Amino acid sequence: MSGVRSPTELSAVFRANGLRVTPQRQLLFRLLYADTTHPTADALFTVASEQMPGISLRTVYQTLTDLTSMGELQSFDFDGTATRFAPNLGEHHHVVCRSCAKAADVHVDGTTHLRIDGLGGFSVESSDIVFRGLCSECAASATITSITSITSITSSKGSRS
Amino acid sequence: MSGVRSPTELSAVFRANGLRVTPQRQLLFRLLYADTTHPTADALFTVASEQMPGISLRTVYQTLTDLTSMGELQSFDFDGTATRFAPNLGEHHHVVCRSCAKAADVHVDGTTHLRIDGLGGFSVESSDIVFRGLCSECAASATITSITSITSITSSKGSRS
DNA sequence: TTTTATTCTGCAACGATTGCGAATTGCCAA
DNA sequence: TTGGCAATTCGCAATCGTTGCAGAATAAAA
Repeated sequence: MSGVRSPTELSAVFRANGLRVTPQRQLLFRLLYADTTHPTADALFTVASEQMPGISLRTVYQTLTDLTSMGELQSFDFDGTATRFAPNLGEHHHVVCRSCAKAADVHVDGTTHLRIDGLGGFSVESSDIVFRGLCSECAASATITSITSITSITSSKGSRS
Repeated sequence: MSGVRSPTELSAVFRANGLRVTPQRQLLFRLLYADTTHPTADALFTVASEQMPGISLRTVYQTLTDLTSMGELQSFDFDGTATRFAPNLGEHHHVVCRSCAKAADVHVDGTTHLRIDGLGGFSVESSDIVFRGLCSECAASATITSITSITSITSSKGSRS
């Protein structure tokens, strides 16, 4: 279940970088430690606001940026809307649901055997793979959605005229 | 060299969909036909403005959106800045330069042999692979950049004191 | 405790994109 | 060829995610 480092470790990292450990940052450390959802800054801000009303969205952005530049988080942009933040695990890739936009980590084997055609002197340093499709929850509710297009259902118990 | 369909073909597609063929659209059809750079709406707008001063950025967006929803173009979001548009070729992937942000198409073999670990009931419908690195031009100028960190160069011809 | 550099916050500004309304115009029919 | 009308263009305002800035608040060293 390796995610982001523990709040204590992150505090140490911040101090080691000459940054201060504030209540706002500690809260975010805790929230990130418990999070596996690749949250946006705003999603994190919403949760943080419940435990610390008045915390600024600006501070959330700032802290996420700091963590990212220290290598503790990675930022992703799956769909051109909001940036997602997640623990900086090693080589891994993502699945993103086209319905609910939730993301999850996946491990992919075989990337080293990919044959890339058409690089003209381009030197590849890294690769990001995003698999798109439907998560199991959305696949389930998709069925329900199609059922809602039925306009009327006659009960087997009702009298039929 | 298969790119987007020819201006004539695109005009036919538009009419077939009940859309009109305007001078603005014809211009964009021509520009896209000659383009291999995965341009942004704004980049296309700049070029279009040279040939048709007064064309609106709004119209460029509109036409790109139309072409995309008709399946003639695909839109990509590599870096969270501006959306890129390119001919809707089949299964292909991209290389993106981390220095100049230019993108190019690549063909990748072996994707069907990828082993994906950690899908919990997620059904994969498609995959996008983005290879990041340095294009050959930027790799070349990167060398020059490091040379500029030299503070002074003494000419072999100059007198030394 | 005092001090001070860092951080927080709120707000304004930014770039990309879209909604909208008024003026313009492609295109079909007569 | 000429209306006539729906589609299109244009410009502007508004939106969203994100960042710059400045003044108030504060962590932490002395």
